[in-house]
Amino acid sequence: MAEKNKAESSKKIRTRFAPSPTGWLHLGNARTAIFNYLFARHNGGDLVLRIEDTDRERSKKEFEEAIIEDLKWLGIEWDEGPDVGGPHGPYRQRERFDIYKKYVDILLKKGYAYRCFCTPEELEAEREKAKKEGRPYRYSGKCRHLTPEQVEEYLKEGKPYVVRFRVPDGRDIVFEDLIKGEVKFNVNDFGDFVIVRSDGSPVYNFVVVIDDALMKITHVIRGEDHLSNTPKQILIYEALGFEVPKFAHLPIILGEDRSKLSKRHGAVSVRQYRFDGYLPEALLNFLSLLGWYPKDGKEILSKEELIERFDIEDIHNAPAVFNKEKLYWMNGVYIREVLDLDDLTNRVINYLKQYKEHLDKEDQPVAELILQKPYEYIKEVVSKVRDSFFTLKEFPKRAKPFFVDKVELTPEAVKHIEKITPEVAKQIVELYLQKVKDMETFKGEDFKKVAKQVAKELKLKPGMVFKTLRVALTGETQGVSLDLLVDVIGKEATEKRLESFLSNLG
RNA sequence: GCCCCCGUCGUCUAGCCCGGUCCAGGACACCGCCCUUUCAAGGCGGAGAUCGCGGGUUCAAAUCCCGCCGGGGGCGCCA
Repeated sequence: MAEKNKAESSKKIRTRFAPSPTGWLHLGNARTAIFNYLFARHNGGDLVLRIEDTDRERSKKEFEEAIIEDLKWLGIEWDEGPDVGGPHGPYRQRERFDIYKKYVDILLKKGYAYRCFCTPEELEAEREKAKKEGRPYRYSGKCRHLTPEQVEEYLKEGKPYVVRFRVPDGRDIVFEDLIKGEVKFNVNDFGDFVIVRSDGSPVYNFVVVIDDALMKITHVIRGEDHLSNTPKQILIYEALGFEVPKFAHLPIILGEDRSKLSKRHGAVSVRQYRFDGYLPEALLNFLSLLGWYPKDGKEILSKEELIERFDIEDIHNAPAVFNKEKLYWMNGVYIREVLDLDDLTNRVINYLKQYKEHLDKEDQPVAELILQKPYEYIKEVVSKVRDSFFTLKEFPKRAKPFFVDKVELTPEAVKHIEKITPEVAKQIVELYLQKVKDMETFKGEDFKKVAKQVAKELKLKPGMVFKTLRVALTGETQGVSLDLLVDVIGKEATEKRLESFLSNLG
């Protein structure tokens, strides 16, 4: 026994993430992938990526590629998979059909499975009947006891059939879930289930076992929606003499209305968050904290820190509501505190290049102008405004005055001018312009000084002067500190903007 | 309907296994004040959870036991 324990504990930990390529990577699946990754890395184990494309109808190659790209973008690395290969491949289920067939034959031969010739209509009738009688539906087992001769005959007739697993009667299946604790099912709750469809393709519940066993997966970490599949799978493991892995079922992610997070709740794909200007580090960090919490309570964690702290035992077992507000905040933390300036600048530039079409309409021309500027200039602007944007997508909005010389007034700005009257606005701006022109140099630190002088000479409130200058310089009534702005755009551009404001005033 | 899982501030959660230090701690959001040329950021402070409910056990329960209620997931020739 002691020896066995030793052997077990020294066995390399292997986890897997097995998405089906039927859509973009969903946030819930991304989190599952993250937990598999963190668990494997924390324990010095391997992560396997496997594509579950047995659903011919819905699986698409382009989704497989998109999922792989999004996983990489998030920073998840796997040791074996369809793109990198490995000793237990192939890693696409459609390429493994021969393997599955072999195991179906074994089950058939040993009597753990049998051919079922019931038609969909017959099954439908069974289902209806069960419903009417108010009992849960289970396959009747009609074809369980077909004689070999009958089977032979049906086969000869070319009658279509499925293969069903012969579920033993009345047994309790008990297993220790790493998150849920002891979970018990009785096999009577489900009937003989299908493992091969009538078109010859194997079904998920079956192939997942074959693959996990052959790929030497030691820990199956997946969504809680798979919990009730587990007993069926354990039956197959046992029938085939495979070692049963450890299971960990993650609580699902809920939308704001406390139902399973789905398209109805808005953006639910990793890709969508990329489009919206989220940083992979922030998304990874945030998703990790959905249902798991580090012992030291530190929330802003790099990938390395997550790996170091991750412990599957600490996963909270209640479902978690996806709180986009907090993700948004966290993305802001990464933008203003975590990333270094060059890194951030490059991300802004790349985002603008790659996802221009996802910007708001009015920001697109701004993005063009930004991209025309030299790197150093953009970097300087980023350093000035990084405190005020939360997603890369918002950068053009915040940085617009640094790039757009042609100032257009917003409705609020127009309102402000009307309120103080155009005459007063003209007075302020003219005097300010005059003073700037008289100066040899005009730097950010001078901005305030001059504005105060203008206020004093005109006997106006400083606030009014500042606001008016803001309107003249940016067309807006709020935004970056003006001293930072003029410092970056320089004396000449400042004068030009003031002049054009005046000429527009008429 | 049946099976399974879950239930601490609006949300994410700490604490629960090993009852007392918890009239329950942190984070987001919210409110107020400060900083300030505005917005934001930042600093400080505040409000917000009778620990789903009801019974036990105990000197003592968020923590242990039972029942109930509520929420969610699964019951396919989808994964």
